[in-house]
Amino acid sequence: MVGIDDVAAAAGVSTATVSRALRGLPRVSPATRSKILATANELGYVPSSAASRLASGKTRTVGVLAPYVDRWFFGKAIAGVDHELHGRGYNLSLFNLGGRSAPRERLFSRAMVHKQIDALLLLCMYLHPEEIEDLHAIDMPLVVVGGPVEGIATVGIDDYRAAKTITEHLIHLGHRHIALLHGSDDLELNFSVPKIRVEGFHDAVHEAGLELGPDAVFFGNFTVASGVEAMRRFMALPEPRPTAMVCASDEMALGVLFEARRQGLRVPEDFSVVGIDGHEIGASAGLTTVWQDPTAQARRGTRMLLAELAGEAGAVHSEMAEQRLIVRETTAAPPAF
Amino acid sequence: MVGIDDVAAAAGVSTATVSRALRGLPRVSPATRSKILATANELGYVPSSAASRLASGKTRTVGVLAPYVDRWFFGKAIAGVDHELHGRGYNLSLFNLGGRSAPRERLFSRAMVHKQIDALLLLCMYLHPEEIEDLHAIDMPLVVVGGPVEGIATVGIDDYRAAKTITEHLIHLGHRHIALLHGSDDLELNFSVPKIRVEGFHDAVHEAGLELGPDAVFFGNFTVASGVEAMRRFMALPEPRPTAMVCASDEMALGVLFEARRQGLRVPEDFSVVGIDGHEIGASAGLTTVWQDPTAQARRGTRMLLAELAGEAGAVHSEMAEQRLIVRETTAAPPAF
DNA sequence: TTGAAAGCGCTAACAC
DNA sequence: GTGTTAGCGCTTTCAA
Repeated sequence: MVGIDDVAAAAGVSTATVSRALRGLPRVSPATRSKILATANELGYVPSSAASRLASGKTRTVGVLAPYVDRWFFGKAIAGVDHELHGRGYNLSLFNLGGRSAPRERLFSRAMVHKQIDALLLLCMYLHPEEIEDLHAIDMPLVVVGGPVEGIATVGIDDYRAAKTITEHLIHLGHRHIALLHGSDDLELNFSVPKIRVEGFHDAVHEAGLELGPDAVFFGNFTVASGVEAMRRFMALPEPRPTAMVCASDEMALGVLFEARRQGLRVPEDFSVVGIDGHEIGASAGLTTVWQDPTAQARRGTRMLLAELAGEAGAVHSEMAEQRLIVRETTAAPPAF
Repeated sequence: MVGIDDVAAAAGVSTATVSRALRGLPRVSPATRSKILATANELGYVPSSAASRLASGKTRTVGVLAPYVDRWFFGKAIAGVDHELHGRGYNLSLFNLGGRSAPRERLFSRAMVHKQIDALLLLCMYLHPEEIEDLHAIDMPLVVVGGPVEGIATVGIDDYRAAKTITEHLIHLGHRHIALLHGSDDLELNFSVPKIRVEGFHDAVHEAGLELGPDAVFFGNFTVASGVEAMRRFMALPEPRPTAMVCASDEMALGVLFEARRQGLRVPEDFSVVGIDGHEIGASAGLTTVWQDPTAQARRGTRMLLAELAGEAGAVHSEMAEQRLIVRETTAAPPAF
């Protein structure tokens, strides 16, 4: 295995010079630099990351903690992180918490995360109070993407406004009796996001002077299947039923849409459905939604982390992400309107 | 920062003994071991991975190369790798190739992959001939999940049989004029998978003594949107049109399904659609498909890698994964039947 | 069963 | 602009 001193010897310089030259540091003459580059290339030299980590104390790796990797928001976000990292020579170390909060270890203080990464990007998830404590204790740049965590810099949309916007869209269309399908609190995927979205929904309804029957609230777990399930329960309701449903995610909305049509409801003529997210499949299915871009959010968060690592103190800070109402084909005025 | 010799000093033993004790190696008396464990814990000792990597030459990290991370198959697979890795103390280093083949560097020989990982898991993707060469050159356990790569151990379904099975299902229902939507070859996502699936389709059609008009073949890029697009082109065909369509992925099939219904076709009464994959959204939409489990495939591949690293020579080998026809609600006999 | 000591292959002062 | 040198914090012979 060719090491740095092989290169040094071959180029007739010292290892220190090789190190500087290869890392693009100043204080190397152009001539020596190009010579070193050439011989390094010729010898097929690849620096040992282990050695440079040990010597420099930097890992050039950022950790990504996610509750799921095979769900829309998280997949999109991870793609964004990766995009920013690679190309700048940083590595991405992925830690999947597996969603369920109970059996997971206290990762933040464990060897896995600790000492293996220079910075940490957390994807929106439920956190135990003691985990949040651990989080505050780790001494490295840290940002969360997707939802607010107490006292930690966050990049994400305004969930309250998203829910309110989409609900108001329905109200403007003339709906007076609107159902809600939200992510259950006891499901550990999220934390405050579901709750905040529910508040936006409630406020929109109340500000319009409408009432919300307790039979109009359904629970799901953000999956399509849970949307289907919720719609089955909805159809079991005695008439007159709500004429529209607000879903806390596009995936659930899709399930609702499928099941509604399966049961013979015409959407949007008989029944309107909306989601939140901007899922591609929702787009193709014609789902009205509030769009957001998890990839862009993750890229923003990653760039903050990198800037902080580059010495730019205060680079990491909370920032609101873009969102947009997209009206498509699953919303219309209610039937009797 | 507490290091190994702090622990050694506190426990009254040598660093060598601490090292052995903490890694569970033999030749440490139970008494010393438990004492060391206790003091290490007490001191909050966390070994420096950089140092142990350098000293041992092992990174305890496996690399995952994927063309996309935000697509169904890949997200599921990455989740599977993660599941096997963490808990055994291994890390997962993710490399996203970004799908497009042209502008990507020759990663395999680059510093990123090289010397940073102990083993490599490749997710089904298109590879340039020279990349395959690089692959053969790297000296570490290697497995690909999702599709055959020349001369490399692979875990995945029999794509030929999947396509043939799903096509025969349609033929048995009475369809005589079947369209195909397959992943384009010039789209760099895949490599042989699209082609193999096409062959299975063709063979099923020909063995049934049916013909395949050239107007019956559509191209997509595995996305839902491309399914929608293909269906628009299909509807522009003069009648009589094919009575069913085989799609090379569930996502495309979903797009086809949405657009078919949008255009007023009744599915399955007027038109049948099938996919391949077992996507959850397809399940909720009632899509007939050939199911596969990317997570299980990735777990299998990861376990092989780990076994090989544990010294079990020959642990890495090609293996066929499970698949199953799932008939749901998008297939029926053709209209005039 | 345990300890001493020599690296692993770089980086970072500091001197020249 | 370049070289010398002392670590970085472990693992791993080899002795004891």
